[in-house]
Amino acid sequence: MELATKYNPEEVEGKWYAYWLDHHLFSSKPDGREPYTVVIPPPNVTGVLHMGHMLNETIQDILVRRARMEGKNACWVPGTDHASIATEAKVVARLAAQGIKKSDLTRDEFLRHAWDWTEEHGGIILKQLRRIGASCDWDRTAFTMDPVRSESVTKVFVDLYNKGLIYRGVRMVNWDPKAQTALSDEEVVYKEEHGKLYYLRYKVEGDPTGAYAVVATTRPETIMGDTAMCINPNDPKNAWLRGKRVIVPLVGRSIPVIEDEYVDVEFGTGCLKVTPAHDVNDYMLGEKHGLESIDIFNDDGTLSQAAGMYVGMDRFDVRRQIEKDLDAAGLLEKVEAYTNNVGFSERTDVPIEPKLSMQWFLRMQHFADLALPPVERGDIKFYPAKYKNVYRHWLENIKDWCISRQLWWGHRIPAYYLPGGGFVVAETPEQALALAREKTGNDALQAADLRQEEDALDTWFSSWLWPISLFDGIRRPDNAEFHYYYPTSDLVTGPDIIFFWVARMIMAGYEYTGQPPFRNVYFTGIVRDKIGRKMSKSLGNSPDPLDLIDRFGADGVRMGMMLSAPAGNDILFDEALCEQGRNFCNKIWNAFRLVKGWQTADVAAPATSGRAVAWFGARLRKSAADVADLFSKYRLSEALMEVYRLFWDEFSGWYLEMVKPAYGQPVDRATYDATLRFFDDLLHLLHPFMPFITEELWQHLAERADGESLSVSEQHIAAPADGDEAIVADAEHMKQLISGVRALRAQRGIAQKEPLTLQVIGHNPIASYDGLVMKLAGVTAIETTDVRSEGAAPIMVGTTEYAVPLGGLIDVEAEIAKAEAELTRLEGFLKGVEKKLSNERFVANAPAAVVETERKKQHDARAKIAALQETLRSLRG
RNA sequence: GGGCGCUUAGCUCAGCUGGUUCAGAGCGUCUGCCUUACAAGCAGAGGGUCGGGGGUUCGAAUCCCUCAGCGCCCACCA
Repeated sequence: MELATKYNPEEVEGKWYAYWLDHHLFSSKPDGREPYTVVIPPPNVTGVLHMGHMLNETIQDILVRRARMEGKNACWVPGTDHASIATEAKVVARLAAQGIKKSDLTRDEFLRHAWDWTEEHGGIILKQLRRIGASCDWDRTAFTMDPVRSESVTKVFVDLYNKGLIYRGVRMVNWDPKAQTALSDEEVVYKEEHGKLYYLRYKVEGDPTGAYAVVATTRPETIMGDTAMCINPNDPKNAWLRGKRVIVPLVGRSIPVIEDEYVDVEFGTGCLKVTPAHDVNDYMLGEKHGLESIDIFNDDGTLSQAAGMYVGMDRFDVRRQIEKDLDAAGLLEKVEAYTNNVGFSERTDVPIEPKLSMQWFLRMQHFADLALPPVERGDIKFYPAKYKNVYRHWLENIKDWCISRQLWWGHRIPAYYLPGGGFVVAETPEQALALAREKTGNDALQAADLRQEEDALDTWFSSWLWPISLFDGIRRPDNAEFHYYYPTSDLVTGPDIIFFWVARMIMAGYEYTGQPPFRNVYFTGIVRDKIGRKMSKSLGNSPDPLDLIDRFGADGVRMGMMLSAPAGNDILFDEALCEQGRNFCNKIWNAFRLVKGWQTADVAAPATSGRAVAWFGARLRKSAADVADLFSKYRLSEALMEVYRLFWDEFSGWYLEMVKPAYGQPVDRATYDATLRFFDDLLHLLHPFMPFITEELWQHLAERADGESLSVSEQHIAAPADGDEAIVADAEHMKQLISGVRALRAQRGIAQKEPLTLQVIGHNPIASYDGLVMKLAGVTAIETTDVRSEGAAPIMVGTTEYAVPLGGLIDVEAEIAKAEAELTRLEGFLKGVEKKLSNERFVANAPAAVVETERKKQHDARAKIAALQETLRSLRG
């Protein structure tokens, strides 16, 4: 078999993904094994893969593949989200491009277009996930608006309504004038805006002197909705306005001056204009003082008839125009630059308009009470744990959730209005009719008499059921799959949706199953570019994951992502990391080429190979244990780094060089077999991170029956054994010695081929490694002597002195300088140690083990110093 | 305005409840090598008073206080 000198991902990736699918290796059925379940955070159905997905899905795949190789029944359920507002916005935009207005269509017509769009663009992202190697159980692919999920949503709505947790009412909500729907508080993002503060003159009614009050406002366009002016009763400077009425500028309407301590005396002039229909605080004031409320805006943010002026103009055009008009009328005192926070719609990025409207709400206190304790107790763990604080704070300040949206794309609210007023809530129109007849006592009532609520539900009202509804646990809570797979194991998601999704899933989990929806939550960071900027289309700093895969291979990109992704920290993505990943693939590939190129023969194993095998076995067991520990802490980057170093440095750099036969020579069978076993173990450790190349090489490693796969092959690396630590320590000593000899060669320009002799001064602590030292350091003889011979360069390893006789080559001055520098360092070190030991309080207070360590340091340092002094004496002749 | 977190080598980070010769890793840099697996490689080397200041302690990168800088979350002063 001929293998290229470089790994070619293209030839490998598609082949193995197809193989995995053909043999249904990722599909899961309940069985006697322990389940390991992950549900994908469903990407928007019409979305395309970006770097954030790449990171998130890679992490999930690593966890899932690792669990699968641990012998668990791993089940990773994929799916997509209908993304109500985002998708509807896209469909509206497409229709607009075709000259079709949403308002010209019926609900059914619009939904047909939306489904068309979903079918055209939907699921692309799921296909893309295959490119990165995601080992999802595709047979379980779900959609938040498929029949099972939709029925679950309806059932839950009805249930919560019947429990009295859902109510309908007129409230001040966040209105998105572009999407023309209400939003939840979580869908509003506040941004700092550099705007203006306008000082307007409100003339006092009936005052002959023309006295006026000045009101500072950021929104002069709302004066048409003013129904009062408010001052603080404790504000002496405005006390003269008490009980008066003032005239709204331009509008000419007379409004009362009211008093409320809510007003900040220090802000502006201490006079506040009150517009109950368009400001949350003003709304509260209005309620309290029984003020009239004038809604001056249409749903699209233009001025309504009620405004009486500027009718039909956009709110921001009005702001510019009214400034001019006020100024012209002499009613504008001044304008100042002003910076304040303005709420924007997360989806459409337009400023939110507070608006009084009839909406459906979910009472949240009940759910907060359910969802806080399990996280506080640790029944659900967050990684990193700092998000517990964020979570707690939100739950402790919970507000009711506005769940209705004035959208068509989504789950239509199952409320049915009765002809004579009132409504019923039911899972089906038939049930609604029955209920309606019961409620009204009118048996003649027909289905056509009922009018279903037009509003749809917030997307997250379906997502919050996802871990349950994926296993049909809402409709059929007793089904076997649900019992087996739920609660799920790990959730991997971004901290930006901790409230939207994570918290609400926990709420629904406890409400409907009495159990957590998952045991652990791994919060990823945000993917940024290498100088820390968020990735965005406008900056053009967001690479296309598929393009990266084309260039570096899926394994290379996965590794590049993981190398830069400590849990919870933002990740600064740099292509160079993918390059490193690609290089690592190549390293693995070439190590394999080397081993597979060896001829075997029935010869005895050299002693060096026996030592090497014993050492690497110990080293491998240690790393495997470390990796397991890191996985248990979700420190995946570090786990990967551990495996990376194990493969590159320990296995390729040291082990293979130890057992490598001389050119043209065969290798003995025992060593060869051991090496293949090691390779197999290493592929197991690597596979969760780099599934493609490892599967390819695993299949080359031995004869495999069709259907066999590394991805479902259990890892069997033993736990560290008793003598392992000593073996590893001795080998470290050996490596330092070899490096010392190599350094000597590098400094002196002595070629590797040039044979050298090595002296051990005094006792040889690692005599059994002599053969390996000779092989790897290019040493032909190792002799133990009591004194270093003249003209030999010293090498110190631990407390043992070695020397390499160099004949006339030695640079005595340089050796002396080096030895002196080391001596100075050691003497300083010893001084510090001895100072500690001579400190009675240290000896008295420090634990015995620590004191013992210090004594050992002292002893070792003295020994080294003695050896160095001896060296210096002989160097100086 | 509140809350949380961060600051360790040129870059990205690890260093857990103070003490294991503790100041580390990867990448980058420098020097030398086309050595018969791999130049996407091999060998070697340099690089930090652990953000500043103060304190607790026998002992501080690690605990406390404070200052500076950065980041995130929450918050209706118009």
